[in-house]
Amino acid sequence: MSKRVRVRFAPSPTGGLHLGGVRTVLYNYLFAKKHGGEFIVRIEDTDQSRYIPGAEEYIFDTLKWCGLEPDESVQHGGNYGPYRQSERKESYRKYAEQLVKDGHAYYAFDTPEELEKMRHDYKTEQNPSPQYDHSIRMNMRNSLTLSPEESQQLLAAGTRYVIRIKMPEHETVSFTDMIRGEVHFETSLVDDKVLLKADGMPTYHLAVVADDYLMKISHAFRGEEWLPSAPVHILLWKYLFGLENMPQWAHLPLILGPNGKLSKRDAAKYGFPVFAMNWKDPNTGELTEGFKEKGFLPEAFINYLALLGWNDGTDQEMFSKEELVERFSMERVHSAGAKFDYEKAKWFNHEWIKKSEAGSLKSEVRNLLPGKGITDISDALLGKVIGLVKDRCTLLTDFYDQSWFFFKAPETWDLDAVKSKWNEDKKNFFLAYVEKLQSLIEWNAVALENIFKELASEKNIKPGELQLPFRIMLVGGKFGPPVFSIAEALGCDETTKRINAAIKIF
RNA sequence: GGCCCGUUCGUCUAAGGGCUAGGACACCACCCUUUCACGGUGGUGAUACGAGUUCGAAUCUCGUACGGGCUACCA
Repeated sequence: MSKRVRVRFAPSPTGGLHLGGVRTVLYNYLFAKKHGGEFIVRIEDTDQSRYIPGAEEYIFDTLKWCGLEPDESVQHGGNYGPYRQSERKESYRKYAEQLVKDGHAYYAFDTPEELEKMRHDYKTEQNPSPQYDHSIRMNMRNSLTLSPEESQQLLAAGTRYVIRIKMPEHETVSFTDMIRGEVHFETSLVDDKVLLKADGMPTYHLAVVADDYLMKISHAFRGEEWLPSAPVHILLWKYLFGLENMPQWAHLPLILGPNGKLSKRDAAKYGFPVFAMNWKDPNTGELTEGFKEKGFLPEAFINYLALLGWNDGTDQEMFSKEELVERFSMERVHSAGAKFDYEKAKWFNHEWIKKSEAGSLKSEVRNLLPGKGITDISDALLGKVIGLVKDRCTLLTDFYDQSWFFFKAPETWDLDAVKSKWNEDKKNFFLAYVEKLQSLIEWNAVALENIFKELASEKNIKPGELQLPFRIMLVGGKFGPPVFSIAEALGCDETTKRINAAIKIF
C-alpha cells in the first residue's frame, strides 16, 4: 500500500551550499535511510543565466564531506535520470502544452517591457506589487485575450512567449503538510506563474512537479520559503498526474541568522560561516568561508544542524549519524524557525573533538601543520600530542595554538611568573634534575614526576613551587597540558635542552 | 499593501488540560587543578498580550501584537 520512500534534494548550482540547504539534505537523508528508501540529488539548473561553473561539483564535494551521499544523482547514477534538469528540457514542453490544451494554462506574449509597464501602471499604495493574475490577465497580451487566429499567427511567426498557469478564480486549494497540518490557499490570490520560459526551459514550478512524478518521489521536503507557491504545485499535480500520486509535502522551518533569513552577503557580519565549505566565486574571485575550513568536524556540524528544528523528545543532544537515522521522525520536526547559534555550534564541535579518538583526528590535524611551518612530525608524537590537547580545542584550527610547543622550543618566556621567586636553590634543583634525567630508565610522565618530587623533598623545596618554573622552561608560559606529560612527549634530549636554556635566562 | 507560516529562559528546545514549567548553550559563583582547560556543584533567566472553553490551560478556540517568509521568464 505505502509507496517506496524516495526523497530528493534539488539544489540549483549557483554557489555555496548554506546551512539551511545542508539541513534539508540531512532531513532528506535521515528520512530515506530510516525508511529504507532512496535519497536522490537532482540538479535544478533550469536558469541558464545563473550558471556558475564548479557549483555542481561543490555540492557533491560538500555532501561527501558531510557523509550524506546520495543513492542516485548525476555522479552516482540511477534508473531515473537524467538527474540534471537542463538535460530533461524536452520533456517539460509537452506537459506545458498539455495544460494549455486542457485550458489550465495559456500562451503569454508580453515582453519584459510590457510586464514592467503593467507593474508600474497597476502599482498603488494599496497594491505595491501587482501580480499577473486573474484580475489583470485579461488586460495583457496572451492567448486568452487574443483570438485563436492571432495567437496562432504569433506562434507561427516565432514570437517569444511563455506558458503561464491559469489560476482558477474561486477555489480553495488545500493540502496536508507533514509539519504544519492542513494549509489552505485561495486560488484567486495566487498569480499566474510562468511554467515554461521563453527559452523553452521550465521554471521551477513545472520542473519540480514533472520531475517528482517522473522520479517517483514519495515525500518532498523543502524550505518554508516555498510554501506560498505550493498551491501552484498542488494544482499542477491535480491537472497532470493526479493528486493521489502526489508526494507528501513537508515545508521545513527556516534557519535564521541574527536578523532574519541567512544570507551569504551578511556572513562576514555574523562572525560565523554560512556555507558548509569554502566557496570561491569563479566570477568575482570572492571567497566565502565554510565550516569545514573553520575547523568543524562533519559529525559535529551535522549533529547541531539536526537539532535545529528537531529533537527526539529526550534530553540527548549528542547523536552520531547512525543514531540520527534511528531516531529521526518528521513528526518531531518543529514548525517555527530557528536562529543559528554559533556558540552552541562550537560547543558541539568541542564535544565531538573530545569524544574522538586521537588517532582519528590525526590526518585532519596533520593537514593544518605545514601552514604553520611545522613538518616532519612522527605519527606517534602527533597522536600523543592530540591526546594531550584535544580537550582544550573547540575548533580543529585550535590545535596549533594548543600544541606548537611540542614541535618547537619557546623563544620567549613569561619571566614575570618566575623571576620574583627564582633563586639559587631552585637553579640547583633543576641542574640536579637534569642530571637525574640522563640516567632515567623509563621515560614517562609518572617517573618524571616521581623523581621530581623526590629531589624536591631532598632539597627541601615544595614541589609546587618548582612546577610552574618547570612549565615555563618547557613551553614559555602558563599554559598547556600537565607539565610532566609535556616532558614525556618532548623526550629526554629536548627537555634537558629547554631546561638548560631557560636556566641561563631566569 | 496582500497572502502564508510562526510565537516557552538571550539562544536551541521539553512538557500534546492536572506537579515548584524540565534540559542544553551562553553567563555568574563555588569546588577540583600551584598553568590553562576538562570535570563537578549551584545560581540568574521563559509560556507575547487579552478574552473564552474548563473544576483546572504553556497546552483547545478567537482576537490583538510582534516576528519571519513569499509577492521574477531565480530557485
